Amino acid sequence: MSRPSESAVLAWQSLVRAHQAALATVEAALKSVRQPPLEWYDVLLELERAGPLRPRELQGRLLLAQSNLSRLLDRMAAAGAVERRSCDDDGRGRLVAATQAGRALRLRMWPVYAGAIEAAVGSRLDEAEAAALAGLLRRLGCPDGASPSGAG
Amino acid sequence: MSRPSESAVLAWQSLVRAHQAALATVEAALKSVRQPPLEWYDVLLELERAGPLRPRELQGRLLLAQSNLSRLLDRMAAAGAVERRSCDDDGRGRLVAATQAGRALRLRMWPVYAGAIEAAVGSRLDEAEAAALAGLLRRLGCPDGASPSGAG
DNA sequence: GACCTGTCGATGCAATTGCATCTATATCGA
DNA sequence: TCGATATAGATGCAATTGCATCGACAGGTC
Repeated sequence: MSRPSESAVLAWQSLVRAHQAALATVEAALKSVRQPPLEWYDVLLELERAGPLRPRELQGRLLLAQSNLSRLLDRMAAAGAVERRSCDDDGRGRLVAATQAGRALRLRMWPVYAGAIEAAVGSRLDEAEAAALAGLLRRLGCPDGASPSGAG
Repeated sequence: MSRPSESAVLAWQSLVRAHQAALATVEAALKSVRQPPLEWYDVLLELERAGPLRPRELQGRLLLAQSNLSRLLDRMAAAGAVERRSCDDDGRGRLVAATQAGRALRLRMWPVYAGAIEAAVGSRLDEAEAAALAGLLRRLGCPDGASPSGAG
C-alpha cells in the first residue's frame, strides 16, 4: 500500500533524528562559547572558497530561502564579517565578500565546530563507516539526480 | 590538526545537505495540499502508538524544545487534533491524547508524506542502500551511546 | 505542617523564518 | 526606443522559534 519501501521510511526517519541530534550538538557547542550560529560558518567558507559571490549564488549553494539569506547577510554585515558591494555588470545585483574579520571569525569557529563534529559523528563511526555514510547521503542531497559538480 | 577525520566532516556536511533537501521536499509536498507541517504527523503518530503521553515524554521522543512543544500542542489542540487532559497522579502535569480528528488527519497526511519520502529517498536508493543508510544514521541519533529502547 | 529544592508545563519577549510583495534593473520583442 | 516580462535582492508582516522566567505542584527534610 505504501509507495516507499519500509527501508526508505526507516532511512528518512533516521535521517531526521540523526540530523536533529547532531545539529543540536554543534549549535550548542558554538553557543556555549558565544559564537554565531553554524550558517555563518557556511557562508564564510563559501565566500572564502569561491571569492565574492552574488547572494543568488550563495542561496543556491547553501539551500537558503532568499529572504532569509538577505537578512542573514544583513546580520553578518552588521557584525563586520561580510561586505556588500554593488555589482558592476548587473545593477540589480550585489556582490558579497568575506572581510578580514570574517575570515578570522571562521578560523576561530573551526576548532569548536570540529570538536562538535567529532562528538556528533566522528566518535560514533569509524573511517569506513563515515565514508560510506557520506556516500549514501550525497545521493539524497542533489535535486533531481543532478550530479554534484565535480570538485569540492 | 583537525580532530574529526575528513570522512567524519564529509559525513556531517552530507548529512546537513541531505536533510535540508529531503525536508524541503516533504514540507513542500504537505504544504502544496494545505496540510499541516511534518511535526504534526510525528506528534500524532507517537500519541497513537503509545497512547496519551505527558508533554515531557513527547519532548524526549521528538527532540523538541519544551516551549516549542507546548505551543505546537496549543496549535494542534486549537485545530482539534489533540486533547489536553489534566494528569491524575501528577498535579503539575498534563496528558495529551490524539483525538479522532487527529487520527483522521494523520491518515490523510500519510499518502502525501509517503509520496514525498519516496521522491526524496526511495527513488534514489535501493532497498539495501536505504537499509544501510538507516543503520548508520541510527548510530548518530541517540545521545551518548544510549541504546534505542528495543521495539519500534 | 512549614520549608527548601527540583520538575512540569505555560508564557512574555526578542530573534528568526516564511510568505507576499516591492523596487530597481535586465532582457526580449516589436 | 518603448513596452512587456522576468530576475535580483530588500522589506513589511505574520507565524514560529529560542530563551528566560513564572506559577503550580512533587519530594524530601526538619
